[in-house]
Amino acid sequence: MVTIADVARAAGVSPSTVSYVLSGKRSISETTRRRVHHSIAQLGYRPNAGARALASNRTNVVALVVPLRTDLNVPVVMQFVTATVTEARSHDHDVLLLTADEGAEGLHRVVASSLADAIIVMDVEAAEPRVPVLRELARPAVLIGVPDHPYELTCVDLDFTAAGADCVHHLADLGHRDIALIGPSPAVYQRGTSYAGRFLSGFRATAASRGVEADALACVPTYDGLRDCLDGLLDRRTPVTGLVVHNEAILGPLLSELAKRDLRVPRDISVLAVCPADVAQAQAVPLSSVDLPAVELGRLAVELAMRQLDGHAEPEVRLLPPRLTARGSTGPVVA
Amino acid sequence: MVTIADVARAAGVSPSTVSYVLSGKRSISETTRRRVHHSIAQLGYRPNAGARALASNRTNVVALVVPLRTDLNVPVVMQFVTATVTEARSHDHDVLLLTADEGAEGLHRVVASSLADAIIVMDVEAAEPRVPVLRELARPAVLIGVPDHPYELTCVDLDFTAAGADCVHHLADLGHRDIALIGPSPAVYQRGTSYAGRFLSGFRATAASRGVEADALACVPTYDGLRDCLDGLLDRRTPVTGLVVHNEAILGPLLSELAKRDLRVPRDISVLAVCPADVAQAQAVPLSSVDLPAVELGRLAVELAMRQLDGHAEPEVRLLPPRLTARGSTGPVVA
DNA sequence: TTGAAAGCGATACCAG
DNA sequence: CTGGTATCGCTTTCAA
Repeated sequence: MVTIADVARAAGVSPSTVSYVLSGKRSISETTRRRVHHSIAQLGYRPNAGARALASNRTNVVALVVPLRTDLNVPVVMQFVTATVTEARSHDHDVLLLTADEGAEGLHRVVASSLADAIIVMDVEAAEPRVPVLRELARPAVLIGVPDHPYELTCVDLDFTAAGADCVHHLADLGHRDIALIGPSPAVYQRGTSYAGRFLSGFRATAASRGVEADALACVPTYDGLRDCLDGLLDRRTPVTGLVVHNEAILGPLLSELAKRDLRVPRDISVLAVCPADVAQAQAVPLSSVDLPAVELGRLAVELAMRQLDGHAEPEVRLLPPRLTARGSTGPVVA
Repeated sequence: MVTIADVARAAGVSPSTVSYVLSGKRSISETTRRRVHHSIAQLGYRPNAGARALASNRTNVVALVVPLRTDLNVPVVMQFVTATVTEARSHDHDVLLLTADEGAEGLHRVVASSLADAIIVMDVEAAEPRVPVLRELARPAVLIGVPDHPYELTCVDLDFTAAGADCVHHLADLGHRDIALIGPSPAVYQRGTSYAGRFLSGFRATAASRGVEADALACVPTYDGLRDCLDGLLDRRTPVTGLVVHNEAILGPLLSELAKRDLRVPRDISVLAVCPADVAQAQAVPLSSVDLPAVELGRLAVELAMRQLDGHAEPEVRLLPPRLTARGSTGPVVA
């Protein structure tokens, strides 16, 4: 193994000089800098991460806590994860992956054993039990999602309340007076998942203010669950004319089922999804949608964590404004 | 921060004794062991990972390299990742996540800077460029997938050749003489992804030996791509009576499309999938399938890596035997 | 069965 | 602008 001493010897300087060349924490003459870099390249030197962490109290690692749940949208989670890794690497950091089943204990472990400098937590609940723990730990932390009481923690998320509102406005503007939200699985609501509740409240409030009749259903992501939802919404005196779907897993089944019932989109019924743009694009009927910016959220989470590591960053709740793109699955009500 | 010295002082022993209590590398009297454990609990001591790594040359971290590709099946990747983390934790290890875009350089980096003790690589290609690098690195490594030349590296995967064979046998046994494989995206074949080619060859060889007419198509995972495939397979003098689908993303669309063409499954056409059991189960028609044991593979990959770390484990290529479960989407040919 | 102390390979302070 | 060196917290030999 090549050590900093080897490099120093080869370059004819002291180890500390090599260290400073690498860290840039003090000025180095151009000539020595060159010599040092040359020796580093020559020898293929890489600083030992453990030694560096021990001496500097910095691991250059961020911990990322991912949910294990299968009722979440997996591709979205994966997009988020890869975006996080990519962004972390661009800040010269690595990512340590934790699963949520380790709970608060896992957070303790990572911090107490100095495995990571900062923590990013996905799948935040409204009454998030990890919030107090994260506060105690006093490490840079970023939550994806907004708990009811974020205290001094930094959070990033899509502005789901605004997204819910935008969806209603979009349909109301097209003349719809009877719409419905097909939301995530009941389990998601039951555990108080942050985004689900916020979307719902934006949806409800705006429906009220626009005078639109709006139903809201949780939908088990299976064919049977979907059929139950649709039965309730369509087999009645005034069937809904617009659907807002906040449940990625059933977009495909929904479109088949509508086709099976001879309902044309958007002529007979409008469909507006909340999902990543590429998913909306790839459906049998390209769907109008509010984009779920998983990649941008991952990027931003890391960036905010880095800012905290670089010193003074005020805790903040950063909500990305929703972007609604019409792709032809939503249209005016046909009388 | 609580250090080993603090614990030693509290327990009235030397630091080395604490270390040995923790590692179990020499015998300790029951009384001191108890005292030490008590102090550890009392003080909430956690060994510093960096210091430990520096002193022991062991990080207790395994690196996991995941693909960034979107043409792969994302839920399967995610299942694999979480299984890996879970199993690693049960061996007292953590997981450092790398993306494949760092390439061979990323592997070098992780090893040279002592960030991980072992490496697990997903999405292996037939002519895997990382194989020579992994050999040079001389660290425990496990490939998920089998390259053409694994040399001395350990590999785990489903036995896709056998899986391809089993699929043909299953349909042939039911009397099908005209079948087709709807495979992954052309891009997957083009880059020589290990599993795709192996499945195909098992499929072809068995079709030949059973005297079954067998087409094989790569399918772009979109509605248009799927329609193209189906057009070719169904609009001909002898339409296929059985489909083997090795492309998870189009299972849903396929079933809708068949319904649209008034083909009943399995009466008019049999459908046999290669995908995780839960995915097969969740389709509009529960699908007969060969299970893709992502969780078991993740678990096994870690186990084999740990074995290598524990000393002498011969390199091996471990192929899990396929398990075909009939769920009613495959049936006898109706004359 | 236990202790003392020499490293492990960096960083960063104190000097010059 | 550069060097010397104490230090980080733990493991592991060497000794008892």
